[in-house]
Amino acid sequence: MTQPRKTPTMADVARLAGVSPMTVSRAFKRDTSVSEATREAILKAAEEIGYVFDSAASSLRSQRTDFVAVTIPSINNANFAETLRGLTEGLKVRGLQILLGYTDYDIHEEERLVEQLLRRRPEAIVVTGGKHTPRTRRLLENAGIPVVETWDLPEAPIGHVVGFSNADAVRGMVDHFVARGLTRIAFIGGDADRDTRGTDRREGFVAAMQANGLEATRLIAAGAPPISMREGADAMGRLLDSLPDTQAVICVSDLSAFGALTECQRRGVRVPEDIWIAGFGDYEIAEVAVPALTTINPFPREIGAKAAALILEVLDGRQAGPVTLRIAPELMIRQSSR
Amino acid sequence: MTQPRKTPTMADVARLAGVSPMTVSRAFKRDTSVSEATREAILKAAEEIGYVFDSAASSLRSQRTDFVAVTIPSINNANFAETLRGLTEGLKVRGLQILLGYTDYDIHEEERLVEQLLRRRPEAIVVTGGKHTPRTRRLLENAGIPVVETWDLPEAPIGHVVGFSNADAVRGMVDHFVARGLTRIAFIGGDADRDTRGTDRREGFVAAMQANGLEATRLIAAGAPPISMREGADAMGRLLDSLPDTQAVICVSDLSAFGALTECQRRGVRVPEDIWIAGFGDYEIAEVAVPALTTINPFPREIGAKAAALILEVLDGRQAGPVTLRIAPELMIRQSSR
DNA sequence: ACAGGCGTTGTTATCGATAACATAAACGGG
DNA sequence: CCCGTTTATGTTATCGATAACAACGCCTGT
Repeated sequence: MTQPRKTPTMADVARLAGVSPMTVSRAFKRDTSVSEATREAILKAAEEIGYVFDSAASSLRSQRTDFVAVTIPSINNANFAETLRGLTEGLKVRGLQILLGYTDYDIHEEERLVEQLLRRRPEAIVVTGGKHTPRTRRLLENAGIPVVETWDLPEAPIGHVVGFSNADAVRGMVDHFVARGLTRIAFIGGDADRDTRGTDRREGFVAAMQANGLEATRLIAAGAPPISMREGADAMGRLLDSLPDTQAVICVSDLSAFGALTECQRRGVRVPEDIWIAGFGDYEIAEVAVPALTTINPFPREIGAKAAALILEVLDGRQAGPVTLRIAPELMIRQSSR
Repeated sequence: MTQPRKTPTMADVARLAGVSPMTVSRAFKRDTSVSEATREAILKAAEEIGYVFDSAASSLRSQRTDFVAVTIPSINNANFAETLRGLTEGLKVRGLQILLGYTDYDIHEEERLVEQLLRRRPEAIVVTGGKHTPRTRRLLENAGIPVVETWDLPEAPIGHVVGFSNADAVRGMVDHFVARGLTRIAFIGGDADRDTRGTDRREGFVAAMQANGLEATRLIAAGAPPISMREGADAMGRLLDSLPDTQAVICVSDLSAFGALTECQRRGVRVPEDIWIAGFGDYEIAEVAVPALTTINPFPREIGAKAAALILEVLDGRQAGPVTLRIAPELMIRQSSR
């Protein structure tokens, strides 16, 4: 009845089951040759003494950690959460576990994080975005594992890419608005370049406006990225105060777009009769809001699923060279812009 | 210029820096006696050959992984994300990294997850909720590490607790509504007992209604937990169709409450003039929505921060017995209920 | 009856960092 | 100037699982 002081090891299980430690090791793996009877006896013995497999030892010897490292800007974001879900689902069929870290939209934090994560010797690493510090880039290049950049189309990819052009996606939105006859279009985004996808979207907006021969001067900055609903509402307030003749506003995300919508509701400004509003991300709120928000669906789940599938192909040697998978974001026209 | 085939180890760094591997090991730790000159030389050598510390080997020998395991029901949830942030911030000062898993609100998935996580030999484990399978309970009890249950007040805690009573919190809301003279109050929640916190809230609602001598019959079930904005809207539609004299509705979360609000907007039902709506969680949307939603703030960030602080105390031996820290959720009365 | 093959189990050495112990060098106080 | 103390570094053995290799028994086909 005396509980052994130390955590039991495979050797303890082996002794109880009357086999060698190696056989115990095999019993804990799939696709190994252990007779069904032995395996059951071993698992029963393990359960009895409360043995829990030690991955640290296993990893050291086998040089396999079954980790895939993932960095995302923020956990509290439905889009990245979906990407993560796609990754998790895709990787768990192979027993690969996700080692997650978040960067708070800061590439220097990303550098620290990537180094931390690489110490755990992941089998592959997925990063969000295509802009990194030089050192991050070097670390990733020398890691000797598959690297996947997502949510962007970097000019000089480190390895694989599953993403889309944020600038082009917003361009599509602007073109659509212009085709419907609008000219005085504004953009609400963050006030810094921390969120590189947000910056790309703003630049896409400016480029698209100029390409259409329109002024891209209605740019409202609304706090540190990622901007919140509240900040979207504040920005909308300032826009309505300073440029009341604005016909449409494109927001860097659905959250700020919803905030902007609520500000209109508080002021009695009618959407879409008085002003159109569009967001980015196709969050649930865009569909449910009254009026429903026009937005862009970047298929976040698919990004994760494709990244996972790609990683498995590369690890299996079924894919040699670096791959770039393009996602085609979809324009979702809803009541807030018609 | 020939890149060595294999990943460099401390021995390689040691050779280049002209010291023993042990000294390299010390140079990578804090609070160890290595002269500043040697440390710099070692770090320089490490950088030069692209050495990356191998935590698997370190963990095996030192029996310290610097992991804290955390299970949450879903990543795509602002409340749990806040708890996670509190944990991360609190733990990273000690170099503890979070090993995250999500259960999808399923205690059997939680069992698999807990076993997976324990294999990585975390220094402590934080689980969401106080209801587990017997095996999960046994695994946690025998893990030999600090266990913290959160977001609940279990009757028989496994170890430490940082949480609150979901039932009591909703009771406070019901009492408030009754004190304002309402009697026909409904509850919108999920249609299964998967989300145990949701179930506790519904039971708290029923108990509070009965304690006030009122019928607790207006219970609308709206899909598998966690219920979405869309499902909240559907549920509200059914409530308005079947029980149009309902005076107030309490929703299991702010997301479903917001969905319910939008359904009212679509139907021209005025909030709060025709019906009151309340949610749970104090998500950002509750404050920004028009009208702003009455809700309950469970201080999710604080839950994480306190759990982190508690873990550090226990690991440092500054706290011996099991501790239960109660959080007092705050009723936030807003425009949707007055 | 026997060679060859397959499935099952055992033996030995090893993955890479570091705890524990040992030692050499620097320091400091009387 | 000497000895006790601190600081900096080296040596050896080890954490626990498993890769690589070996061996044993059983089956099958000729």
